[in-house]
Amino acid sequence: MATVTVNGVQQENGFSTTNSAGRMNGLVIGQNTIPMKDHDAIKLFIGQIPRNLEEKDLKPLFEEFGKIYELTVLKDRFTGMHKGCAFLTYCARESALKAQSALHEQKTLPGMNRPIQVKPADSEGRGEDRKLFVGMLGKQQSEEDVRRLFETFGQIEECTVLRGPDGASKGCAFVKFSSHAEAQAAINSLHGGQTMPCAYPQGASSSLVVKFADTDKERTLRRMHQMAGQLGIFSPMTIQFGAYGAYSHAVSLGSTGEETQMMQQQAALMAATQNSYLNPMAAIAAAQMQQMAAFNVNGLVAAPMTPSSGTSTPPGINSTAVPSLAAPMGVNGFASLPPQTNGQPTNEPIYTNGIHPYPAQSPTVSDPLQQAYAGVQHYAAYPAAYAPISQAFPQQPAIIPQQQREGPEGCNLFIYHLPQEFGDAELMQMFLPFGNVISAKVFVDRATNQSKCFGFVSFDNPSSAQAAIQAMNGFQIGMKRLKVQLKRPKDANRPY
DNA sequence: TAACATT
Repeated sequence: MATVTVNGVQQENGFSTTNSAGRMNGLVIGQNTIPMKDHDAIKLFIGQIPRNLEEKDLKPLFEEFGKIYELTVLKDRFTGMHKGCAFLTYCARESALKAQSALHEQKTLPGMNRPIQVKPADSEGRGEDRKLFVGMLGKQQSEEDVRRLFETFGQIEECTVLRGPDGASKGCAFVKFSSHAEAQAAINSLHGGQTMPCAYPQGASSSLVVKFADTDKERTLRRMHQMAGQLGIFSPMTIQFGAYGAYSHAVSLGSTGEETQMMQQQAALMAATQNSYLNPMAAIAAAQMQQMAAFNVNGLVAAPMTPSSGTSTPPGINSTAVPSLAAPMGVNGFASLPPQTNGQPTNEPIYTNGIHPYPAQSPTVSDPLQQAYAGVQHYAAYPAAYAPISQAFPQQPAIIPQQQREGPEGCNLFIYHLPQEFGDAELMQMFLPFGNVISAKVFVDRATNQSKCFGFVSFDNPSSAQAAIQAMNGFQIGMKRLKVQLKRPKDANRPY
């Protein structure tokens, strides 16, 4: 009697199961075969497929390697647009492995300029503790070169050199081993070592970076570090960020690589990506990384609210989990912010890229990191919840009078050099930490509907406005620095 | 580079 797993539940049953190599791949009941997959089946990510190919067109290509359990072309959640990639699960694990070795990077489908990608989806292979980030490679080192460099340490499941749109190497790669131990061995032997001599014919060389690839969580956290570091508003954090800045080159390299990979095609990470855009702090950090071209404002407002970690405070709920931040916020939105109140340097310039010039100091605060994250998410979650979707969340407290435009004198800011992608909601999110935002308005070209890259933010009190100027003027986003000034009073520049 | 509550 066969034991069959259906929906994760092991069952004894009397039905026969088809098999080719002693493996089950279908449950036969009468004339019908209910597709079954191996319990160790691998979900494959298929990339670089032409957007005109649907499931039915792709099926023949992949059926060659075995019975398909599930094949799904990824579509944009809102537009339904084909994303050029798919998930494929064979009934048999073996088929997936065969398809991967036969197809991955082996052929280029019509109309594509890169070879097809066939590899385990990122959702597979639990735990990223066997995936390595490799930095400081030579630009001309290929996947094959990297593979050769790492293959002595174990079985390589995946090896990808990160490339720009033009196909040029970014000088870094991901290498996934079949086990943590193998990955660790590679780190031990290769990290800090010299790159292959051929990479630097002139004798120049630089030491190889080999580290575990960041997990999604780490990526998100790092964005928050950068964001908060730039804001310079979480005073206990300034110290911590100094230490973090020491992470330096290897980390920023890693970040770039992962961002790139994500934007390119890692559909399995799309959910995480969209989360980061749901979270304005992460979104702004993402802007910092010059990924704003992909900013999806529709996604921001229309997607279901999904906190990027379990610690966020639900919108509109006064958090007691973060008293140090939540309590003062009721006063002017950010009591710890105003200058000259906390003994910290107040005029320090805003440093970009999360690298703070102050040396690392002993982190004496009990756990400022967690507090600040909680705080960040508190601010972050709130504004994302209303904006144009107040209809979608009718239970939201209607705090935002959309009509009310201008605050009292000294409360209105003019903001220039906004990222093109920023709308009212993002502008609001960016300034909410400094107080009660009465209105946030990005100016839009009426012909093109494009942002004019400037806007206004009004607070209900002048000190919030001053705090915002202090923190946000000069704040770098992408290649630009925000200009944040008091709006000119209406009667300014009038001769009399 | 310019740019300050619009149609």
